[in-house]
Amino acid sequence: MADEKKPYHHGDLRAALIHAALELVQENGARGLTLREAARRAGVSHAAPYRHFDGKEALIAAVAEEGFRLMSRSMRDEMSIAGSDPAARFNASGVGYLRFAVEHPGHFRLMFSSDVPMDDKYPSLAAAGADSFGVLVECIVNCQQAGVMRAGDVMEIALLCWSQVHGLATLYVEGQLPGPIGGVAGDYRKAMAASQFWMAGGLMVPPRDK
Amino acid sequence: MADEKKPYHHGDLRAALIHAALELVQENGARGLTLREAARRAGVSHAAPYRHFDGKEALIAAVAEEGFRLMSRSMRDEMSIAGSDPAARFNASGVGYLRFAVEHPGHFRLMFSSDVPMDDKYPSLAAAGADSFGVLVECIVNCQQAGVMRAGDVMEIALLCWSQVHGLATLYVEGQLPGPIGGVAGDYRKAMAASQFWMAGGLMVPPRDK
DNA sequence: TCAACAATGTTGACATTGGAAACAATATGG
DNA sequence: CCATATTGTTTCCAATGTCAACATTGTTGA
Repeated sequence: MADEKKPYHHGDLRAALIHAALELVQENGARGLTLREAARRAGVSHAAPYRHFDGKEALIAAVAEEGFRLMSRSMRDEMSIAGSDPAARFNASGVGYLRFAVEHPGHFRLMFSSDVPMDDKYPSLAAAGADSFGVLVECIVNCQQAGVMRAGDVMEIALLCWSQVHGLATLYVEGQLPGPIGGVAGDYRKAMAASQFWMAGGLMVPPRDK
Repeated sequence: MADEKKPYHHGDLRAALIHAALELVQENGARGLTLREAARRAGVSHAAPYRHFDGKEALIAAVAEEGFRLMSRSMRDEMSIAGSDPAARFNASGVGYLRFAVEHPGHFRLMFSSDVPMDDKYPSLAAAGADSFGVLVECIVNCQQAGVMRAGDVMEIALLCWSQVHGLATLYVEGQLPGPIGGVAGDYRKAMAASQFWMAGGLMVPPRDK
């Protein structure tokens, strides 16, 4: 029963549009995101968004950028909790990634939905993405310097780790946890631990030294 | 200088539409795929596609399904070349995955663009996807039975391997080979070898037994 | 053979969308 | 208190997905 008046000016339309965009993505996937529907939900006319975003692409870019910032924060938060041990922090960055995906599925789905423009047209988006990737790189470098991770090209290792965790996160968000995975994946911390255990130990059985 | 007549019936419009769809995806990404433009390129009117597909979603599903079949074939081809050694075949499946991505970037991009409907509405698409995944699962089971891969939940291992290779493949297709990765990634067989080496050996340095 | 009939294409319409232009209401600073 | 920039609104347009009605062609059985 608050004010039912509609002031001509919205107040914070930009944030409202991002919020609406996220709702739409969660409801109907990336395809469900529509400028006009977002405007409708924000209670403004269909052309109002153009005062805050250059177009649909720009709105998507803004949402994705916010997503990357949240993700970086989530990763760093878990790392803080983990303390100062490099290996523990490395693991925690993965946990943060998964936690972000679970807690912000709308962001996550949009961020990696081929609609997000990774042009040079959105440098702040690119920067936010690079920062997220940088958190992982930082963890890896620290592990290598501490001697707990084998040497090797940092970018290559980072890519493989990212893929690893991203695969898990996608499973969570899409909710397709096939059979046996569902069990361990019920708790993403456990899943991350299993994944890390696997990464740590290696997949193949070492050839038996005669 | 062949026949320039336009027979009322196209001959194989279905295939022509899929071909056009792939062109559009390669040119302008998944967003560039338009039913009307595909029809235009196939030389038919804008509503003709509806005689072969229930709608845009169905066309996308058909392209994706074809993609999964090609991917499965590519994986199995490499496995055949690799011979009968389980570990070699496991590695070859990854090479086949990468080769498919490199040789069919349009298919690859569409297959994993959030536009492909993974509903129950397209059972043959789901089956094709499951078959691709099954090739990997088969490789893993064989490795485990041969004792060259550690025991563990097959689906979980398969997911992690898939993520691994998929991350590499995405890099190839998107062409964003950042810095040092570009070197090794120029040849996807080498990249795959590096990845497998990493998977085999494990990432972390084992704790030194005092 | 040839007249139904099924397959395949075409035309024309409609609602929705992204976008641009012109106009209206509000805030804000001199 | 008024000039001006912000922010929204209305109105328009082209492109798209989709549907219904109609046209053309291939096929098939009496």
